[in-house]
Amino acid sequence: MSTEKNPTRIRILKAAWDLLDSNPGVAARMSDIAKKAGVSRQALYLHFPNRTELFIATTRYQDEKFGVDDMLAESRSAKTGLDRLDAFVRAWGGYIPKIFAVAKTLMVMKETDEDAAKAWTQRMGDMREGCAAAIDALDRDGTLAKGLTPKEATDLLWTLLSISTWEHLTQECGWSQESYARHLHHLSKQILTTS
Amino acid sequence: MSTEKNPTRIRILKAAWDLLDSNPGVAARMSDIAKKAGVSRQALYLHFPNRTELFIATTRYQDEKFGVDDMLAESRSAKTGLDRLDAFVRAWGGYIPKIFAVAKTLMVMKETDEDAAKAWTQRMGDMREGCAAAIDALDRDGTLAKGLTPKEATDLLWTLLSISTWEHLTQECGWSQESYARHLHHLSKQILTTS
DNA sequence: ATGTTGACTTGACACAGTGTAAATTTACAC
DNA sequence: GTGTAAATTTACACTGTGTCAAGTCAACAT
Repeated sequence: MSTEKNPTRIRILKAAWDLLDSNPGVAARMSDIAKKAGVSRQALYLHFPNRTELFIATTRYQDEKFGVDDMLAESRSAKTGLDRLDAFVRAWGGYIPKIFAVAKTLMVMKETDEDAAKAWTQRMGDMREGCAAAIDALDRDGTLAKGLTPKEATDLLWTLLSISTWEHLTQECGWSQESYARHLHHLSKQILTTS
Repeated sequence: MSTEKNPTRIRILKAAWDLLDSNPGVAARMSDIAKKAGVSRQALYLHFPNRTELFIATTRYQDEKFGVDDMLAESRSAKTGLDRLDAFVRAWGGYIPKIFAVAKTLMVMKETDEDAAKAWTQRMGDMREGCAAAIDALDRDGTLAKGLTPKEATDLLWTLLSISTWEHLTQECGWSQESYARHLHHLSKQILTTS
């Protein structure tokens, strides 16, 4: 599960991470990454089969470094559906800015690359499970908004918490992360719960 | 303003439109478009300076064919803020599916292409004005939701009506257009108005 | 000391796809 | 017929990915 301690491989991953972070969405070239990692371009192909897989590995490396699993585990421990929704929105909403640049790269690549699409779909599928679990908890408590089926509510939450939505609000509209978090907290309650 | 009646140019635009529609987001190659238009690849460069400009011209061609302006004019004639919001949400929400494939192409290209980014920003800026106008009308009526400044409300409406949101709900979640329209109508009222 | 192994480098090349350029053809107007 | 505009053909430069073969170099075992 955890990344082996292969120093060169990790230098490459860090270089990719850095480059993507400094220029979100504009997929860096293999030669750029190689230069940044202080290694020949060809060395990249000793560690990763191709460019796409390198970027996919970079997202996995991030998840590992940041400890997504632990982060999301917290929201699972919440008692009531309402608490669980709050915790999940806070956790995921706070995670997006950390991974945005690299995730965005994959998001753009998925349109033209089969493997990138698969990795992306899987990643978003995982996130969706968190949404579904929160909605189920609300449903069990009887605090799910009246006009919505659980599936619809999950879809709405999933959309609300999508990386695109975060990007739109913070990058296009200029909202601060704090402002984004506050509004999403309020919106998710308003839209998805009865209270 | 209107496209000159240059038959070859129009054949090319139609070919691009067709190809993009049949494979959204995956930008067709110049040679594909040329073949579809029944013209040599080089002929494309007689009519458009480059690939990006060809796609930009295609979106303009669509707007012209569909008559966006007329469509949006309708929502401007609404009396109350509430009517105006409804009309705008219905009009734009119904327009997205028509232009989705081509718009998506530009949306993907904007990440790596300066000109595409400019065209996209302008297009979204126009749409934002419609949002702002509806919110202003609500504000004047005193029916704007209490916790929101007009700027925040405009940002939220803009995000709610974004092409990404439409894509997420209809393409990823599998919602029908009708379902999308119904929910967005409801959501926009719930989030942005007092009633 | 010698040989082996693994990781990395160097340099070359095939392949796609965009964009440019020049020479040539086609068709139509007068 | 001549001129002109639009399109074609052919060729090429350029960028970036991915492959390949040969060579270097250090660590390590014997």
